[in-house]
Amino acid sequence: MFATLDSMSDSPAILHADLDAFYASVEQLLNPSLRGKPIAVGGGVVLAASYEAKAFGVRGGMPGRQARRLCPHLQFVGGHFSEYQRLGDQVIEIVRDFTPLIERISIDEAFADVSGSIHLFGTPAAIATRIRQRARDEVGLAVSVGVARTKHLAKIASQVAKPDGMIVVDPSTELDFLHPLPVDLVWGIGPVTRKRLAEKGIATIGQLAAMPGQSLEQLLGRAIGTKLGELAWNRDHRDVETSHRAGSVGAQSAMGRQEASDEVIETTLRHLADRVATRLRAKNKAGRTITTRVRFADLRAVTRSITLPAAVSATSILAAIAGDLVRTALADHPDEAVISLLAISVAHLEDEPALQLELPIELGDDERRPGTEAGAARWVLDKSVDEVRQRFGRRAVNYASVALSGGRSVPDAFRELAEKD
DNA sequence: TCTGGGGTCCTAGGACCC
DNA sequence: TCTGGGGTCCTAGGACCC
Repeated sequence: MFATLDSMSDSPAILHADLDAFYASVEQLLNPSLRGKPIAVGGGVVLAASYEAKAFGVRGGMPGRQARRLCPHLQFVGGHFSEYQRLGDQVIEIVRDFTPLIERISIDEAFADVSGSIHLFGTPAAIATRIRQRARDEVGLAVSVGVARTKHLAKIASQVAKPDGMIVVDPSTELDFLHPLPVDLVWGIGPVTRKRLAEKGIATIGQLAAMPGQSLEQLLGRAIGTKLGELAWNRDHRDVETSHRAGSVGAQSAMGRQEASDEVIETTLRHLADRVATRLRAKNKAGRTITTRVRFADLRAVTRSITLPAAVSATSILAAIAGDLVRTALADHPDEAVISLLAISVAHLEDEPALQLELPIELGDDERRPGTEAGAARWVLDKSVDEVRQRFGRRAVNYASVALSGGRSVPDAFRELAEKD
């Protein structure tokens, strides 16, 4: 309805491709008996819901119990996680047949700049149509596509086009398209901001655009206010970025409700430090800022962080520092005896030199002092463990205390999927 | 019978340097 | 002795995205 293709030719053409209800659609693809039925991937929490389930109000991130209440016939299925990666990659490769300028933002979503592809493949609308058709024919999945002059508009268009649709926003009708839409389609407006705007009587992007920039900044802060103002006025100048370097690497573990005992903390941190440090070493990275997060029984969370003079990537050193930080956080909250989550994140990443010399820090024993022989030995041990795991699988070697006993609600396979770059 | 796991970016105060 | 301002880094918290 917004497609008048002629005026598109001189403008940049950005395409946003987004697979519909991705995990759930893959499950229905793999198992035809699930097609047309309300299903959810996950268990304790809904990772993805089919459109049939969404019709009942089931949403991603929702507790499984609530989802079942909304949709009594909801069928929970375990995830075929390696298939998600494979099929997601396959669709991206189809897009890549039309342009190398691709910015993949998640397993099931990517921007593509097709401005330079028009003389080869036809109008952006024609390209989008072929991508959708090929994804359907060759992979068996529905992908919704938005096409516009900017990333922001292309992304909004693909959301509006769902399910299994496509919208091309002609440059001459951009504001007509944008302004009647609800504010939460704007990238960066979540539940909190939506509510704050609603209290001011602002529900549509047009109303947002009509708001004086000053009061917008007053309401939401300088950067957010400015950014949202620009997006509402359709002034988005971001390019498609084909490479992204990671700014941080982290891992977390939700643990239900557990007493904050030394044993629980040490075991969990050891496990998390192992995951994070292994991934850092695989990227040949090390990081200077270590952040831990402790969530209490009532889901309030606190963080403690430290920035070191040199970057670390050895498992035992990371675990030791994280332990100190978590103990600091707990000491600051002496009334909290029960915790529900621990997390470790490493930022300020640097390329790791071939031979690692980690910093000497003020810690008790030699093993925790990376500048020492013992510290170097730990790092060498870590590297050899990495190599054995590479050859024989993740389970081949475990640090003695790493094996966690309690059942976790999300399969390890999903974690490994989330770790993929 | 309360919510998983991976991230990014922004804000604000304080320390510190020039 | 008193008075100023700018820039950068660090830490803690929070909103948001997929």
